[in-house]
Formats: sequence, C-alpha cells, structure tokens
Amino acid sequence: MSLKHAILGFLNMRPFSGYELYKLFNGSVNNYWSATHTQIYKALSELARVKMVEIELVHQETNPDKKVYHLKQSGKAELQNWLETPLDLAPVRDKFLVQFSFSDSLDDKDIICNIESYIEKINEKMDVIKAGHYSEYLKYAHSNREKFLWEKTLEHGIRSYENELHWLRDCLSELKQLSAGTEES
Amino acid sequence: MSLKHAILGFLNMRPFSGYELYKLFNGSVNNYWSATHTQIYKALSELARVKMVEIELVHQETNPDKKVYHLKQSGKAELQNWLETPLDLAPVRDKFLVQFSFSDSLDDKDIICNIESYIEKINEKMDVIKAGHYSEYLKYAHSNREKFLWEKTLEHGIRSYENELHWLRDCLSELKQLSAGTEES
DNA sequence: TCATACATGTAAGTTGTTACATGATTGC
DNA sequence: GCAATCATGTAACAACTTACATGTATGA
Repeated sequence: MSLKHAILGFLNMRPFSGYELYKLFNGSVNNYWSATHTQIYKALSELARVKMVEIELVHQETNPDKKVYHLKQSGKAELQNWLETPLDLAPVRDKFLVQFSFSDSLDDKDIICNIESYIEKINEKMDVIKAGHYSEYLKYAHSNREKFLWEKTLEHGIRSYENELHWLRDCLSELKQLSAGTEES
Repeated sequence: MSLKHAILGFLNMRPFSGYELYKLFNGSVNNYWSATHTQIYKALSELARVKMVEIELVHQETNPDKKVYHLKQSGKAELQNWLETPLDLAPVRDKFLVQFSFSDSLDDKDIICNIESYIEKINEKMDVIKAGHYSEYLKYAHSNREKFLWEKTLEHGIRSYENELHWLRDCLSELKQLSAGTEES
C-alpha cells in the first residue's frame, strides 16, 4: 500500500501527528498523493499495530491532545526496502476521457461546456500550485539532492497539468472548426 | 461509478458480451480505463439487476455459451445524463512520485535504476500503442465527430506518456550532472 | 503436450469514499 | 453567533485486486 509507504517516508524526516499528515496529503503533497483523514488514521493504527511506528501522546493546553508518531527501525527498513523496488506502471483510470470519448451523443455546445468546465478546474488547481504554498517546504530539504527531488516532483505536477491544458485547448479549437464546417446556416 | 458508465457507453454502440468488454478494457481502451474481468462481470450483473441492460443468452457450438448484453432505455437515459454532467478533477495518486520524492535515502545508482526501469516500461507501453492495435477500432466510428473524439483520446495517451518521458529524461540527466558535481575522485 | 483463447464466475481481502460523531478555541 | 481550525475516530459502503475454480477447442 503506497499510503503506508508515503507515511513512513514523512516519518523518516521527522515525527508527525495524524492531523499534520492529513494536512500534507490535502495540501502540498496532494498533487502526487492524496488521502482523507479516515484513511490516514487507519493506516497509522495499522503501522502502530505492526510496530513500524511508535505513538507519543502529547498533551496540549489550548488545543486537543494529539498523538505524535515516530518511525521505528522496522518501519525504516520497510521504507528503505520499498524505495529500492522498481515500480510497475499504474493502471490508468481517467473518467474525463471515458466521458469525452462517448460524447458523440451530446450537442457540440455540451461537449464544449464539459471541456471548458474541466479547463477551469485545472486552472484553479494551477493557481494554487503557482501561489507557492506547494513549494514552501523546499527549504526543509536536508541535501541538495533532496531539494532537487522535491523540486522535480513539483515540476512534474505543473508539467502534467500544462500538458493536459494544451490537449484540452486543442480539442476545443478543433471541435469548433469541425462544427463550423458541418454547420448548415 | 465510471466503470458502469463506460460499459453503458460501449453497449450504446452495439451489444457486447462480458468477455468482449474485458478484452476492450485490457486492450484498446486500457490507456484511459482499465478493469479486470472480475469487476466487469460484477458490474454487468448489477446493471442487469437494476434493468439498465438486458441479457441475451447465445449458444455457441465450438465455444462456450455466452451472455450478450443489450442496452435498455433506462441505461441509455442514465448514460446520457452522466455524459451531460461536468466532472471534477480526479484525486492524484502517483506511487512513482511518492517513491521518487523520498529517494534521497538511496544511492544515485539506485535512483537512476528506478527511473530507467520506469522509462523502459513506458517505452514498452508506447510501442504497443504505436503498433496500431489501439487505433483499429477508429473505422467503426459513426460520424466524423465521433472519430475525432476517439482520435483525440488516443492522442491524449500518447501525449501524456511522451510528457512523462521528457520529465523522466530531464530528471536523469540533471541527476547525473548533480552527482558528477558532488563526486570526490 | 502445453499454452492460449474462449467464457463466466465466487470469495476474500485491500483500498478509498462518505457520512456520522465529538468538543474546545479562535477570529470575524 | 457562526464558521474555521485543531484533533481523533467509527461505520457503512463502493471500488479494486488476487487467488481460486471450471471446461472446451485450437494451434504450435
């Protein structure tokens, strides 16, 4: 399970509480892995059960108490082992493309509307990424190489969304050409 | 569930058996949606249960008997309704990037090995796509616009993989530079 | 003879989503 | 007063994976 390995990866940097991890997976990391709090708390209990992490109970005055998770030897070993394993290509599941490819039963205007709505959503996402909240953590890198890896990961997100936008805009303009050509006025 | 909508989309073209759909989702369509036979047979039973599709039992002499699924009115309506609904961005879950971003605890040679292995797998996938098996079905399009949508969907896959390859190759060459610069000989 | 294609399924497990549940503090 | 942040969880469900299960026909 990659969520568990992602958690081990973060705990390898420093201890985190479940809530902090939840904010990571819904903030700066969510352009390559996302998870709900439900999933994270469950994964953490499981990691504690198999003794890959240790729980430190931290009492807080103003805020609710929290559980801070520390990586243990066996967790570090599991992480290291996973990092050394070449991964297979993930199966692709792109709802948008399923919809797009069956859209011949829609009017031009409805296809265009779906595409434009999707472009809009990607633009919003890009704005968030480019606002820089995703790159603030770069300063916590322990080495030049680590910083390089993090920068590249960020760049991957930007490049993928830009690639997607190019394709979407091409689709739009070609569709408009097509429909102008077929039109009977 | 998108698998059900994808199935409805195919049955809207012509009737299919479960096995034929399984071959689609593991062949020409698997660059935008993939599914196992287990999932497909279950989804089909469910669609039959709610009467969106109808089962025709077809006896065959040499091959095992098969069930051919036909789209019914309510299935067509459900499909149409879904096609008109703008979709949200799917949450991203990219194992490779999780691994990549935590790889500072590996040697250069191991990071490079992971990247090269991934490049290799994408190249193999690209070879399959470019061999043309994915584009044979284009001739079954009912209209120019449908053909356009299918071609664009195919192109999306190719463009995404090419984009991925560019990023991976950039990572490789920059990593090699970095390690040459830090090297003590 | 051995693998592959045809054809359909069950069972058990993992992963991910959505809704429900609680309760203090801080800022508008 | 109301929403948001902090902080952790349970329960039910939906989606996906992997292994098991069966049996014929065809071609290398």
